[in-house]
Amino acid sequence: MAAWGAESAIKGARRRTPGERAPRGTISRSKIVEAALRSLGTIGFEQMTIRSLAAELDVAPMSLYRYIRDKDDLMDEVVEELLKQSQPLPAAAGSWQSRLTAAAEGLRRLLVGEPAALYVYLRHPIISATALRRMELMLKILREAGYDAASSKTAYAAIQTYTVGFAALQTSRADWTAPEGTSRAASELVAMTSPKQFASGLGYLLSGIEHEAGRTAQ
Amino acid sequence: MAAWGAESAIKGARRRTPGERAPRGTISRSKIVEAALRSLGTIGFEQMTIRSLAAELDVAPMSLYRYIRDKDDLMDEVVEELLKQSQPLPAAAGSWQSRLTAAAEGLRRLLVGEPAALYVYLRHPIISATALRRMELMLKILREAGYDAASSKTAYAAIQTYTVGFAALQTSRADWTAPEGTSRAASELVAMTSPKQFASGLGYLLSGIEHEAGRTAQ
DNA sequence: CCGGCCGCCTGTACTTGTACGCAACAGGTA
DNA sequence: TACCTGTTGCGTACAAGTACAGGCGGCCGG
Repeated sequence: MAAWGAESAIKGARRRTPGERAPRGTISRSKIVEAALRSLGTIGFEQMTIRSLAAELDVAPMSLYRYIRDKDDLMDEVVEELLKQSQPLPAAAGSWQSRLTAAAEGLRRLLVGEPAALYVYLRHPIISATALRRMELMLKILREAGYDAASSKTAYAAIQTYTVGFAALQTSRADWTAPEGTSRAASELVAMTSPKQFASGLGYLLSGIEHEAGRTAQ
Repeated sequence: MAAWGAESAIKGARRRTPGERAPRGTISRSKIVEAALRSLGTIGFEQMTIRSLAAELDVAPMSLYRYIRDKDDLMDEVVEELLKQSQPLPAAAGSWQSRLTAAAEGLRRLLVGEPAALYVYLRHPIISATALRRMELMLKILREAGYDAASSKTAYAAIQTYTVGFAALQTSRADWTAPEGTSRAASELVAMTSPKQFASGLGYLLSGIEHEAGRTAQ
């Protein structure tokens, strides 16, 4: 079964003989999303194609388009699912800095661990219920720390920007190796994508927010 | 002439009759790069394809591959050229914060103004001479501000991450419009990509660097 | 002047996303 | 039962990147 799935995913092999149609109801939007999530785990985002999904579902490639607008539309929903499955909102303990750090680190891990998520985050704003909830959580932390609404927004946006940016650069550097001619110093510097570096930059950001952002009466 | 180029670029029209070969030496790596730069100005990055470049140069698409490894290889060199042409290193005046801000803002403008540059920056580290020079400049500013080598590196990396991240998110949101169901507050917040927002976040970062980063004896 | 080698240009074809339009099938109606 | 229609699955085809193999032609040694 799993073997079948893997086999069919290898090269979009048609299990049904050409001309033979899949019965009605063979696929649905949710079945497609599930197949995509499964594929992310087996063959990965890069290898997952519309054709491989169709093969996995045992239908013709174009059949999927009855249920999804295009591949991006599908990925949106897939990533919303990943977001739901990831951290169920961290506990409300510790300083506001540590809570924001935990949230940002969680997002970074998701984006780096799943290229599909990064892909979607870089394509357009994520406004799914889960994403908005995460945003509200971070805004709440900021407001509880005493910042006014405008400053909280600005601070949140900065943290989000930094987090997504770091994930993007970390991912792009993950498999990259410097050409022979490159100086050690340059390639080291240019590839500073460790979690520690992430924490340092985020620390600067949070410190700046603490010193600069507007607080209400507090 | 320019009209010809534009015409041919429209839809990869072959000017030479099929079977007729372009004379040897018709193309070269630099001619391809020049054609690509021209195309960025006329039809833009999205519309620029290997086939449109080949048409513009009046050769078969595959002919380009004698001189470029693949399209990314070409884009690397094209973007290096854009980088050279952009800001000839800002003057060394003002506070270290304002100098770093100017440098970051310049990079943001380049990345947002030219999608090709963002594309390349998100693909792998940029280690061209020009890019390294810009990096050294920013490191020098930090060192002159009294930060030790390690802190300067970390601070530079954070600024660079924030800048590229902001450009990526700004670009992805530029043409995006919220679906009907979206709350005004959510879509506003999620789309905070103004230059002012960039400056605010960068301000936090610089402030945090000032307060947190290690200084030498100074 | 001739034959062979090699470098440069090109046709063909495969992969992937997806536009278009049609055909097969399930019900409902006559 | 025969037709009508909406739904749903699908064949075909095209654009873009690019692997591969081949052929045209210029140049060099003889």
